[in-house]
Amino acid sequence: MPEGHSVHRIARQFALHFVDKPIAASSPQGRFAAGAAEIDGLTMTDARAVGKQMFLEFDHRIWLRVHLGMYGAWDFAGDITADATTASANGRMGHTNQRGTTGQGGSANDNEESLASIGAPRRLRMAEQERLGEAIDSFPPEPIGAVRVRLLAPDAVADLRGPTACQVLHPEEVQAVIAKLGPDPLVDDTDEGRERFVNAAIRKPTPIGLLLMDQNVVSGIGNVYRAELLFRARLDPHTPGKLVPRETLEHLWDDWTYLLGVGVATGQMMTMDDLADDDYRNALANRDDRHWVYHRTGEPCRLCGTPIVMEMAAGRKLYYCPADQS
DNA sequence: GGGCGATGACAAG
DNA sequence: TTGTCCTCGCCCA
Repeated sequence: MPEGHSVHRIARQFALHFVDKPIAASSPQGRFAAGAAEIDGLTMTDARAVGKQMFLEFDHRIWLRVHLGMYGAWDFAGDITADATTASANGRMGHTNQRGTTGQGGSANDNEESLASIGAPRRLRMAEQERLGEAIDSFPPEPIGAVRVRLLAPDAVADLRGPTACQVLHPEEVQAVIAKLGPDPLVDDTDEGRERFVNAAIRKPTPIGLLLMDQNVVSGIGNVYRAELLFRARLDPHTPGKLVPRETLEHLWDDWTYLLGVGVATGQMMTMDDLADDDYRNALANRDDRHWVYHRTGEPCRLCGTPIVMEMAAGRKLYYCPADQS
C-alpha cells in the first residue's frame, strides 16, 4: 500500500538506527530462511529508497531488496524514531523527533500516534500509515504474525511482513533494477529527472492516468497521488501522454516533487495544501477528508460541486472531477 | 466471526 | 483484462 513517501521514511528509519550496526537476520516465518542466512551477522552499510523499492546494503557487497506491495509492512521496536507530525502554522514540513527526546510533539489535535515520541522502547508499524504501538517489556520482542525476515540490531529490531518482494541481490543486480525504474525526485537530480519523465511520457498514446502509475515512467506514485496530482493539474486522466503539453508534464513532475517532499516530512499524504491553515490542519487530522478526489466517489467536487467520478483503469480505481478535469 | 477491499506488480491468455 | 501473490483492518452480522 505505501506510496513513495512511506518507503523513503522507512529507509530513513534504517539509516538512523541500523546502518553501521551488526545485524542478526532470521526468518521466523521460514519462507526467507536461505536469504536471511546470507546476510546474518553482517553489518548494514547503507539504506536507500528508490520509488516504492527499498535497498539495504550489508558489508558493502550484498543487498536486500524489499518491495512492500499492497499490504507489506515493517514493524520496528526498541531504539527507533517516531516522527512527529505537526501542522502548525510554521511547521507544515513537520520535524523529526530523535529517539529519547522528551517529545512534546505538537498541538493537541494532531495525530497523537504520530506525535508521541519514543521514550521507553515501543513498537512502531511503518506501512502506508505509521502507528505507534505498545511498549515492549523485553528486547527483542516476540515476532507478531507471519514475519518474513527479522533484522535485529543491538538495540533495535525490524520485522517485515507481507512483502511483494524480498530478495538478496548482488550490486549489479541492484543496478539493473534501479536502471529500469523511472526517476524519483528524491534520488534523481531535478532537471535531469524531469527531463527523463517528460521524455518517457510525451510520445505515448497511453493515458496520462496510467503513465503516472507506471514505475518505469516515474517512481513512487501510487493510486492516491495519481488521482490527486491529476486534479491539482486540472488534467483529464484519459488524455494521451502525447497530447499533454510539455509544460504540463513538467508541472506534474514539479508537483510530484513537492508532494513527495511534504509526504516524507510529515508521513501524511497531504495533497490539499493550498487551503487556509485551519482547514489544512483539520484536513490533516481527518483522514477521510483530506483529498481533492481520492476515495470521494459521488461526493461534490470541492471546487465546483460536480460529483466525483470513479472508474476502473487497469484494475485500479481512478477518481476525478469530470468538470474541472476536462 | 466471516467477507471484502486496499495507497502493487506481475504473469498469463 | 484476469488471476495470483499475501496480510490486515474494517464492516457487517
